Amino acid sequence: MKTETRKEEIVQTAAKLFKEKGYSAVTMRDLAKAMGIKAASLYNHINSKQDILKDIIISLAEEFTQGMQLIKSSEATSIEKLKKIVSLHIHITSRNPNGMASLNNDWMHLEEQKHHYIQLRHRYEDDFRQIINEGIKSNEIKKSNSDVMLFSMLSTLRSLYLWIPKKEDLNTETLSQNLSEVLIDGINK
Amino acid sequence: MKTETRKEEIVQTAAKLFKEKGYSAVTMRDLAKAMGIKAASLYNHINSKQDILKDIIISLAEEFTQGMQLIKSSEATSIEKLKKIVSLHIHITSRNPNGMASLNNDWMHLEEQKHHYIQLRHRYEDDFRQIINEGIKSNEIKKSNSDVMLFSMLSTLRSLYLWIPKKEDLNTETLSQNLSEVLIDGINK
DNA sequence: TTATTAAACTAACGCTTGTTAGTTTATTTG
DNA sequence: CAAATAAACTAACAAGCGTTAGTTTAATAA
Repeated sequence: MKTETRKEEIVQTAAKLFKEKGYSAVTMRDLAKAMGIKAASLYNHINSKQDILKDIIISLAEEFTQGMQLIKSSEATSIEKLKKIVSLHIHITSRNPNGMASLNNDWMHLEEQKHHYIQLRHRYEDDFRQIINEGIKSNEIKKSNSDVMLFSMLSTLRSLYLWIPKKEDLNTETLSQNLSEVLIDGINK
Repeated sequence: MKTETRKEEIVQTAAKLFKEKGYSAVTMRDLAKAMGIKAASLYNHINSKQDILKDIIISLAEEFTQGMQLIKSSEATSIEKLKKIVSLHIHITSRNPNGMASLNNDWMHLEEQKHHYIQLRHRYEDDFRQIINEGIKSNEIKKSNSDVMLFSMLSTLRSLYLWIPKKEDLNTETLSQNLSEVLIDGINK
């Protein structure tokens, strides 16, 4: 029986290298060296370089989709839903920041799954936007440009993969509260 | 006498391709095809692929450095300085969004200039942080986590290159006001 | 007209890429 | 012990990479 853990080691190591230099700049020989083996040996565990990227990205994309479904269908005010989105990003990212780098920066190198990924991302953004618009309708959120709000929140949440690993001893609950406060209430006194 | 404009066409075309696929995934043959010539012909105008990347990134990095110096030395409140930083990012990015993609995503593929770039970026972040901290001291800005504030603002500003080209008919002054409002006052009513 | 020059071309180079085939080694299972 | 299996290895491949050398073409300057 194949030990699935060796493959996962390879995928995790690949994610780390992809974060540092991007998918295209990482060679199978780089990856092999990082694993302490020869490049050809990698193929006892994985099908192709492409397949590694797919493994990294698609599972994360589906985690976000699933999380968003739960938030959408929850009984909560719009502001509470936004806080849950912040928390979702922080929890997924802190578990796998390297993979999040690929999700953000290397999705265009997907092949068969690229269309699927783009679809999931668009649906996610649409759900996010709708929550903001509902908040505007219900007078919870300012009636200014909702596209700017969506853009600003998403940009920040998508950059978490760069920031979370630098603050190792940071409690994710505290971060979630701090970040929600800044994103929702601003910085002005 | 060499016409400098042909080289600039190549650099601009390269920036566009680098934005779409990243520096490493763009070959000189891709770039040549986009210019309607053969790969070897590119070398009548440029020294190397590396050199194109350097041209794109370093000039932009120095624009930011220069802009930050002006803001630092200006007579303005901390909040006003932050608004000027927002405006700086929007103006530089709207002039050259493709180049900003390389600045954000391909800087690690610089060679001799990588250290210089990293230095400029650190100084920029330090100046940014100091403006926030001064605002906290002078009671203009909330006394919550200033690292979170810096991270959130910078993440949003660094993502502008993805967003500005999608909103072509957008007035940069209006955008600057809207974005400053969201970043500084939040979205909460 | 002749000389100069900008900007394209063809052909090729040495190197690196992802990947395959076939083999060896060491551990686990019947 | 024998058989099976996981996981490494060596060697090699065809294709693609950035880049160079030398040449041709067409427009401009003397």
